Amino acid sequence: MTRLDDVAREAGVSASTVSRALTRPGMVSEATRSRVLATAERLGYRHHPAARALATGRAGLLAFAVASLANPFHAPIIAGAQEAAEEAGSELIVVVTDGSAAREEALFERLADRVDGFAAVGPAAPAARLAEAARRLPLVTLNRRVRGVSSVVIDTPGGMAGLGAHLAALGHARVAYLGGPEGSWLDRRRLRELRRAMPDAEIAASGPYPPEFDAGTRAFDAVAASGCTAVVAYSSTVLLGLLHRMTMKGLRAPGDLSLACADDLSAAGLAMPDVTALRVPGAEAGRLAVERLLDLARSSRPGTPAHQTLGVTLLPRASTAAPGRGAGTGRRRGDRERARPVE
Amino acid sequence: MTRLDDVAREAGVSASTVSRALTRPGMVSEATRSRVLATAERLGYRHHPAARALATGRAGLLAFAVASLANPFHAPIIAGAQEAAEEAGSELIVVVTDGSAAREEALFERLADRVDGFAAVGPAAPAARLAEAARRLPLVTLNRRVRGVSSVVIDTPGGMAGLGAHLAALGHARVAYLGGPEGSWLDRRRLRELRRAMPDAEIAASGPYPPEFDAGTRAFDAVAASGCTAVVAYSSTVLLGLLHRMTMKGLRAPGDLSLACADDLSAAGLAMPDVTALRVPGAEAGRLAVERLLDLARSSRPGTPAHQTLGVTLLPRASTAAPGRGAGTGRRRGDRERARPVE
DNA sequence: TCCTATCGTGCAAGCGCTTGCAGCTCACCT
DNA sequence: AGGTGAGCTGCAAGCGCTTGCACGATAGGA
Repeated sequence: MTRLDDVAREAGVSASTVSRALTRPGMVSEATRSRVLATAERLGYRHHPAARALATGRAGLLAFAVASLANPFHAPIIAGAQEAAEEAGSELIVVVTDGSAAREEALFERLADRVDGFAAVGPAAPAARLAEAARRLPLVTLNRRVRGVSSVVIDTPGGMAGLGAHLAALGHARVAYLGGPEGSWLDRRRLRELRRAMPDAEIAASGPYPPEFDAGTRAFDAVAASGCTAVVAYSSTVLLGLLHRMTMKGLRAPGDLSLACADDLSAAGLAMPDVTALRVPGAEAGRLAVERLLDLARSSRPGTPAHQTLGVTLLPRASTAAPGRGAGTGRRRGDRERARPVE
Repeated sequence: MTRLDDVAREAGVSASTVSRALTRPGMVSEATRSRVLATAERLGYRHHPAARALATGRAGLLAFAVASLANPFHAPIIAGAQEAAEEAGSELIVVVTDGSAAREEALFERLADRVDGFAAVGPAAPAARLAEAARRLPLVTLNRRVRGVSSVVIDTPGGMAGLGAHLAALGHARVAYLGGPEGSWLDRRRLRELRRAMPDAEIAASGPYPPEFDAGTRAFDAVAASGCTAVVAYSSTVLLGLLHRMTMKGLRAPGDLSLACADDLSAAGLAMPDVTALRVPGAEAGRLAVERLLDLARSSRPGTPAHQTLGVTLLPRASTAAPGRGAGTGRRRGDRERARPVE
């Protein structure tokens, strides 16, 4: 492996100059800089991360915690985070918490003095612990806001306003909400906002449902018994399961039941049936989280935590329509696009 | 942060002794060792990874490449890998290749002198490049075997023997195979083995299908047109989509079509309908890959590459039965469990 | 023309840990 | 009793990079 010295010797300068040419462009003359860069390039020089980490105190690593990798919702978030990290010359260590606060804290503990920052999607730990952790290490929470901790939140609760209005306008008065993991900061807010958006409707919340297909099939019975005319699910995977069970029973969307969900995975390359959903900027959220983390790491001074909120947009599709009254009667009122049964 | 010196001073020994007490238990006397350990514990000493990496030349990091995080098939594999890495005191850097050989090589290049080893699930790069990479850095391929590179393979092709026999015994003579990504080492072999296991049946292969729900819905038409009585999909996500579309059309499994897939995700905590599948030991594969990687890293000598194959077992479930002749006729021959239509 | 900023570069001291080597202390053997 | 080896421990030299400081050169002002 070529080292700094090799480049220095070859370019006829000292190692310090090479180091500066590579990282502090303004500190060396243009002439030497270009010569050094060319030499480095020619010799295929790559800095030794450990040596740099030892000298600077920065590891060039970031930790990124998610509850599960089996949930495709996280895929674009991680992809965005990874891209941002790569651009900044850092690597991402993705860790899985299984949604357990204990495991989350254990992982933080384990990684705290090995990485330059820690990001967590929907962390389960109590707010006080998170705030404490943030004092020790750059910390960013995604989809959860905690006093004293920088955060990036995809505003699906805010999206409930539009979605609720949409359903209300269609005439739905009884809506089922299929909720996410217990104690989810975001999920509580989604439900609250949905209720606020549909003050005249009855919202029957059930859950918690894990973000799995089968949870949706199980949810069907509760939904069917509730007499609701529309369903809002926090996860499209759950909704897919529900849709499947419905279809099994000979019911269709939107004829028999209107369907909507709070995350649109088609943006993640995961096409799914034509379901009304919220467009969630997952990749952007991941990217912003990493950028914030790097900001925090750069200015070792804690500073005031920044909270960012990413808006979502409603994607009205074929799975929602005015409440119907029986199987297979999806077609009504001439709106062909909207009334086409969902597959 | 407490350093080695702090512990040394506190314990009344030199830093070298502390270092040895911590990593080379046999080299210090029992008395000093326990004293040092207790002191380290009391002061909350944790070694500085960068310093250790610089001194030893080992980074304590492993790279793990997968094509996509949106594919839940990878979740247990990564989980197993992570667990093994954690036990060994290493961290895992999970990277996403999007199935592109170019990105794969770029990532390898980028990480090669930053990690102690590189594992790749179903790598897309040509065999020669992989062999070359293996000469440079400990490398393990999963679900692909390459001459000169250690590998761990989940033997789904082998599982096709049992699955084929199962279908043949039920009387299926026309079977559709829904194949995976183009150029997949494993997928080619699965198809070959399925054909070998059902020499008297006609196997209609189609694809490539990405591992997504919607790919399954698209696949339905091809399957329906083919006149097959059974479907074998490489991915359960694809099969889920197919099942959904079938149901939409009023068809049921196994009455109208028997269904089976090559990966069983219920082991990954992802319950899905009662589909005949192969139990795939994903977590074990991930774990073994990491252990092999660490072996290779320890014995800097390349040694002979080791190839491990993990067997799969057939999980016959309700989605396969003797070929039927019409919708809703799933119930036959008194086998209630087997004949229950799949939901 | 001499003095003083300014700019560019090199020197050398680390960053915290590991490890070859040397030295010391005993126990054991002859 | 002296010699010898084994068993522990400490010394010090790095691992490859960054960076404060000093120094020399150059340009500008007086």
